[in-house]
Amino acid sequence: MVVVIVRIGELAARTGASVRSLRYYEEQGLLTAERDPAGRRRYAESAVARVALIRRGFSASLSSRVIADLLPLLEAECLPRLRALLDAERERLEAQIDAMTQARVRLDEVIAIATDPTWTCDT
Amino acid sequence: MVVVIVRIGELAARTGASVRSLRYYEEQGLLTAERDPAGRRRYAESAVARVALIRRGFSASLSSRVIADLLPLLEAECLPRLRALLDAERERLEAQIDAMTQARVRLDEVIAIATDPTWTCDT
DNA sequence: TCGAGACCTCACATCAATGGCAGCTCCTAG
DNA sequence: CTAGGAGCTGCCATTGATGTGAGGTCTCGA
Repeated sequence: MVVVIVRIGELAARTGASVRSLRYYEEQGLLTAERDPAGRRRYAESAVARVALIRRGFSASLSSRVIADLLPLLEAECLPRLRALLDAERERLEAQIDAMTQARVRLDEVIAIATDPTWTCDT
Repeated sequence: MVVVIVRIGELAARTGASVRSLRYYEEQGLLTAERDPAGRRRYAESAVARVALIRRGFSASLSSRVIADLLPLLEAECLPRLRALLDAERERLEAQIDAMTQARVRLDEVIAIATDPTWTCDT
């Protein structure tokens, strides 16, 4: 039996996540909680580390869906699939960065057009 | 009086924008159309270039709001404010690219954690 | 015993461009 | 004359993490 101590407000305070977010993480299957007789969530101490991991995932631009896929692999220490998943995400992120870099190029083109002294509205 | 010829379907075909998008551009104040007696949009030839410009803006990650601010300045050839606006947008884009690049760094950290052979679930 | 505060669920709002559908009018070719 | 196609408006959906608020329950301290 896991030692169940932490209530949601305290978990929020200790992790920096909002209470709303913690409930959302649970809804998305990222975080589980037991309930006390009044129906309130009680978290194990380990939830603090888990939330930290979840937030680290979010700050790495992972979606809740991907994090949900990730966590079981992490717990099973299934390195090959973990690598595959993370590499795919890294590729997605790279593609997004490339897209934005391309957008920047196009923005520079717009700047060039707009600030070209020979430009007229009909161009 | 501007020569009014083009109908929305033709404008869509000639610009690559969907009919839906053209109506949206109008709704956002990016594009104007006269109406024939039956209420259908009739565009001037110059609309083709304008839509191209609008789409160029979108592909440069500008929002419809920014493009709406941009176009009058472009027509007024008000270079200083144009520059200010575009520079601000470029800065915003840079910030986003930086954020995503930072996310990539954090993703690499997650990869490092996840694939560290000494890692355990409690970490 | 009462009030405050922490918690619960449910549900809607956000941002933005676009897709898609329903129900309608209108024009034109056969 | 009629069918079909093009246009019209208006509305809902999408994506996703989070904010926010209503309305209710529970618990503890004064």
